[in-house]
Amino acid sequence: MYRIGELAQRYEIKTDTLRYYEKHGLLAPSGRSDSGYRLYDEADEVKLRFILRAKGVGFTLAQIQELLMIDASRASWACQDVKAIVENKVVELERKMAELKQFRDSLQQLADACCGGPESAEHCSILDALEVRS
Amino acid sequence: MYRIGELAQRYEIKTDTLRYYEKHGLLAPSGRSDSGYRLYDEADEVKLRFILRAKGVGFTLAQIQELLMIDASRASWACQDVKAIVENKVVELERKMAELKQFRDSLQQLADACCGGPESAEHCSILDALEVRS
DNA sequence: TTTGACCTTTGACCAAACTCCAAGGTTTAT
DNA sequence: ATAAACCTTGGAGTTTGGTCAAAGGTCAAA
Ligand SMILES: [Zn+2]
Ligand SMILES: [Zn+2]
Ligand SMILES: [Zn+2]
Ligand SMILES: [Zn+2]
Repeated sequence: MYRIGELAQRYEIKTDTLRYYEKHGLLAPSGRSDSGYRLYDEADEVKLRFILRAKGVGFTLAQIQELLMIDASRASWACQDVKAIVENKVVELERKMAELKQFRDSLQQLADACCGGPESAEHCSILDALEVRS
Repeated sequence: MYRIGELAQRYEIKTDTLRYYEKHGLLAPSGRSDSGYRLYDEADEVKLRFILRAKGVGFTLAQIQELLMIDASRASWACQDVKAIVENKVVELERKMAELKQFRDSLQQLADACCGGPESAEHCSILDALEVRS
């Protein structure tokens, strides 16, 4: 059984982060010492790794909670359910990427049209373009 | 001279948003009525369009403020300066896009490996992958 | 026994960009 | 004259994922 500081140190996170996860229902220590210290066991550590890996691939904490619930009672879920969550997340990421690409393309066009020279910006095509009537 | 509600309605934003822009130094109405109502003129409207267009291509309000300052005193800036801001933003967007792409690829791999069938998730490769030792 | 490192709790604070609320004043139409 | 629709202000709440501080309890070593 590890105390909060040890677990935090091994995973390079803050103790506050572990308390935050507990408060928000993601990871509660399986015990407490006589004096009230949190005590985490191996299973808690596995769960923490799950959380950190899921975070690493872009899931939000809310989505991770959903995955944890499924993982905790695997037998009552189907592969379909799990795959659907992941595929929804893929779609979400692709929407976001498309949006960013559009931003980038717009800006690239603006930049391409600007001479970029050292003279006065009074004729700058970028500023002009932003002022165009909508 | 338009009152806040009219301007908001014409640009499909909330009056609160205009007050927010004012409070944060982006757009102050050029006058007030005797009773204290905000009054916006044509120049204010041009500035609002600038803000909304810049927001539309992905600038944050802080960046828009910078552009507005430059626009307000174009003569004392060079095309270089303006172009640099836009190009920095392009780089920023590309970094973000690369990050999202990595998330998506990781998730796509997970999804591809999962059978997605209607049977129990006890053997689900997605859940397994998330639990793998770090 | 007295540091020092560790732990506890509660509660405040951060970014970003709004959004909503309450309590009241103004304008316009009927 | 009065209701409806508008406006004012200040302040709080939203979302996400933490981070920090204060005031105090616990534990091991010297
Ligand atoms: Zn130029
Ligand atoms: Zn230019
Ligand atoms: Zn399966
Ligand atoms: Zn599966």
